[in-house]
Amino acid sequence: MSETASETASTTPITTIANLAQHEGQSVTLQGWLYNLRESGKLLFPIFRDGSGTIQGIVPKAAVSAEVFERIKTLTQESSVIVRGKVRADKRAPGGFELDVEDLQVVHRVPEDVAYPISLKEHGVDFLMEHRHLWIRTPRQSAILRIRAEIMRAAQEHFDTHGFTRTDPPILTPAACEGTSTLFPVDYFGDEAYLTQSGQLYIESTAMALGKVYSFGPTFRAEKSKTRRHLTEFWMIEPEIAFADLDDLMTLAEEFLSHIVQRVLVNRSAELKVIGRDTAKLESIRPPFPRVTYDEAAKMLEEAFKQGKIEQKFEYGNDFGSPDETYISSQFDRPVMVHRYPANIKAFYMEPDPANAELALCVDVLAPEGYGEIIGGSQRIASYDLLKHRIEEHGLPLAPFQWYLDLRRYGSVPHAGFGMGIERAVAWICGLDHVRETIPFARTLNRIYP
RNA sequence: UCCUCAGUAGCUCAAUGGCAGAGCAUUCGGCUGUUAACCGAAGGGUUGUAGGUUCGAGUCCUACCUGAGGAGCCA
Repeated sequence: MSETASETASTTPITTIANLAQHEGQSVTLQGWLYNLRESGKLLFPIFRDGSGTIQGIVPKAAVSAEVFERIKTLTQESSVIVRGKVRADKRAPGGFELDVEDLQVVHRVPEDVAYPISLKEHGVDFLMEHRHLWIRTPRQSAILRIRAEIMRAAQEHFDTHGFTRTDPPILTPAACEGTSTLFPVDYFGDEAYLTQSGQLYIESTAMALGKVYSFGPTFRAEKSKTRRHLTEFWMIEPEIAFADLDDLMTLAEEFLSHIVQRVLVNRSAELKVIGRDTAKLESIRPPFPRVTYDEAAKMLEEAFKQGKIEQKFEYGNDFGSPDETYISSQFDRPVMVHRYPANIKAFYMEPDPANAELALCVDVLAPEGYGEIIGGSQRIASYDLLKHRIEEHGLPLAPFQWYLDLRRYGSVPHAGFGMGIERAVAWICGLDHVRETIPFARTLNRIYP
């Protein structure tokens, strides 16, 4: 390379908007898109985004060639560009820096007749979901997706550093895991198969092989739920531990959730700021979490109803409804662990409480601020005879569960595990009012496009 | 499955049963510090669909379609 050519290259390193602070006073090259363009006479203010952030450029007419000025002046929203400019600290800039534009190449110019549909003004939910593939370009949606990634990373990190081995169960399964949820059927070479609704039964077997395991992947529920808390396809992370009881599980859950929240606070503070999250409410998420029994929670609800704080009377023995969960969680500043529900409203595989066989050794973790259940878990039945009895009691066929029963036939041990729905955790940590914004492409009852 | 609400310009929304409008977006013009910039102008409509009531329906009635969020169920 000749000296003059290399000089140009070395003085304009390609960098990202997030790293501009390291290049103050320097000319740099950015690769990105035009987020917005304002102009004031012979001054242009193009705002660029590159996935790492946004920065406002400034282009006085006298500073660049007439050709470049015209090129920028006629730029359209979301056109892709390569821009060279000098980084300058400026108190007026939201990010602290501005870019004195020196040159700009258009990679692809969005034509006027197909103008970018998502303007910077307000839009409705339906329109935005119809354009989800473009909506994710906005600062707010990008920030949420980065926090989601951090939550997933921190969740795996917690298990990886505590002796767990990731073992992912199959997504195609021959039969219902729990016999409760509605499953998506799939044609499996002429046989009927289903998309998994939980990998739990499978990781109980990998836990018997590897001791402490977790799975992390998508799960599917064909229920016709139309609420802000439901997706038909969602991601779940599930630990399962051999030689563990319900107390071990609750300790794991509070340490796990606290680790995730603290990681997000440290590593994604900029994104939390972008979405306007009140971080004070996250700072307090540290062990120990309050633990209340189902009975205690039921008494809280009874009292709340008497005082007119909830509309619906709670019937002892039923599962908590959404308003009940909201009320219970509103009484605490961190997630609350409700344990020992009546066995007959819970899944067939849950171990009965030795102190009261009517109760199951299970726990639901209810997130604060009305976000409801984000974790559900239990100690699993260790006895072969009891498990077989429960399968029959629930009217389930024995044949598909032979392998599951084998785990109690060959060296059965007390074991426990839980599942956390990633999207609900993201919605809570981000303070969102709907889970559809927590995943790149939400699958809901009425939407499978884009 | 049930309950409630909504559907008018590309988008967000107005319009007492009486001429279908505004802001944004797009195009054109103006402005040297704008922060969803601002100012001026232009183009842009089978008011979700099908019926009905009425002199007259975006508006009232019936059915349907689509979407939303709540119940149930769940993470």
